[in-house]
Amino acid sequence: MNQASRKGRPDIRIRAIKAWTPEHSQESPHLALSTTDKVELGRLAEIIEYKTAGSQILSQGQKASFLYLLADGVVQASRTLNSGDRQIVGFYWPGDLFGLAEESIYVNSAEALTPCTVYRFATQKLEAFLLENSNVQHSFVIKAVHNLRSAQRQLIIMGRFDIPRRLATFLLDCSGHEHYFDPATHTLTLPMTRYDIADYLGTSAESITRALGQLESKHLLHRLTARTLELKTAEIKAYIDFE
Amino acid sequence: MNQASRKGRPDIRIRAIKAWTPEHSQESPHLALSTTDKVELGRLAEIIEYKTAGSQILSQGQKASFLYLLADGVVQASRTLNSGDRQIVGFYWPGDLFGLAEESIYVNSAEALTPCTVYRFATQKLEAFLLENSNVQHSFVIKAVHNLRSAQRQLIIMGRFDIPRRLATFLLDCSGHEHYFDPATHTLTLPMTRYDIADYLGTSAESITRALGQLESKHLLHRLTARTLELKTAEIKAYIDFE
DNA sequence: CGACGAGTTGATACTAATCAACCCTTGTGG
DNA sequence: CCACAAGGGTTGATTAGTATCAACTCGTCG
Repeated sequence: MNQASRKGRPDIRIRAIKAWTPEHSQESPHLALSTTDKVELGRLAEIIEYKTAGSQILSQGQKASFLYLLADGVVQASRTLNSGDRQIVGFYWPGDLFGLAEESIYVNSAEALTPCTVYRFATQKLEAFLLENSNVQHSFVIKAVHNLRSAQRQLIIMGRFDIPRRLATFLLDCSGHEHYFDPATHTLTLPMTRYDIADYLGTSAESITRALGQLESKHLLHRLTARTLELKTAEIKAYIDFE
Repeated sequence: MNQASRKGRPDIRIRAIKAWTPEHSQESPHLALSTTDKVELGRLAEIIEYKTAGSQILSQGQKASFLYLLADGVVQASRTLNSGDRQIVGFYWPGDLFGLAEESIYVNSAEALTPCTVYRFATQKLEAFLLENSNVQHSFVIKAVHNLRSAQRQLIIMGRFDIPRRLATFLLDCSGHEHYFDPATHTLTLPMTRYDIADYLGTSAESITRALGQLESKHLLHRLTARTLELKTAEIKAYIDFE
């Protein structure tokens, strides 16, 4: 299932689309880090594997001593409120950074949805390294801005879309990640539960089920099992009609 | 009204709370830039004044050649969808950066809500400068991460709060900005319309009015005029009960 | 095989969107 | 200086979408 970490160190890749530079290439959205930068970054990091789905990687309110780079697997970041409500603020895929803090305290919790491999950077050492390595720091700026754009996009979706369209958008997002979507069969394998999706889209698990039903009755997708969906991506895009 | 720009150059200040460094001071949340850094940054920038409220500063879809630092005034960033719906993704106050792009195209529009003074940076020159000035680039990382946290916080609010609580949170946020909130009289002067607030909170202007009515009937605030509110900040905080 | 969590379905209640009408303020031109 | 227009703000009536609660099924794992 996970060839990257089967043996040796997985590659250090940071997934992001640039803000201020046009990318005319069709390539995958990974930032170009030089080999030496990768090696030096790798020396700063520990590799940690979370063998089982459901592992808690970090918790909101804890002292934030590390920043995490996901090498393999899927992670969700969530915040639990006084009321007990939980809001999932994002799902992280290989090449994503997580472990956001405010004044050295984690603001969210992070949980492995699948077995995961991560690079863990001590923030102190990392900050010092970035100050000495402008081009690597530049990659981190790009990544942060990329995440900011994603969050703003999600704000639009939460503010203006009904539940079926939120779900459709979410499924398309998931279909962008190779390990979980097979373009040949158009099959998406969801690593998260209905409750997770609901807590991400600001709704309830029941509404997710019903929204799936609505999309299915419009022939935009077909439920093979609860967690595997056959998507008609082009039709879904037309249905969403973003922008 | 605007003493900073009445004469000479307004100060370059970037407003942000750090992520991985504890700030034990009680000071205002402005990043520490050295005087020489400020001077050199200032040389990169043009100062532009938008004399009238409602000025369009930039538009989504345009070529993004500049990044903006707000020196004085209030700006809103919004995205208009195919459907004609508008989502405001953020309000910017002095010390904020705006002009977010993706592959050199602005993703949002930005409009002055009051007369404004901005620093305008050519992105090419700025990027080159940041690569040569690690500590300034570091400030930009911190600012980007700060904005990311704000967006995630807004996601939680949109996902889990009903309209009155969204509004209460928004009013508290506004009260954090000195030019528009007088702590002595607890009076907030709103620079934006009900429609703007509604498009920010993912609702309608009518619902904003009704939510104001609900908060007023709970004695959390008092409407002096449509745009000036007397806030009971402590009670509002208790009402919101965030986290 | 039993148990538990995930997923689904149905009935009901409620929040907020929508549409319409109206008031109030502001600014402009006769 | 006043009249009128235009946009912002408010209120009411109706409707639509979705939250909530309850019951039940399905799938998986010990």
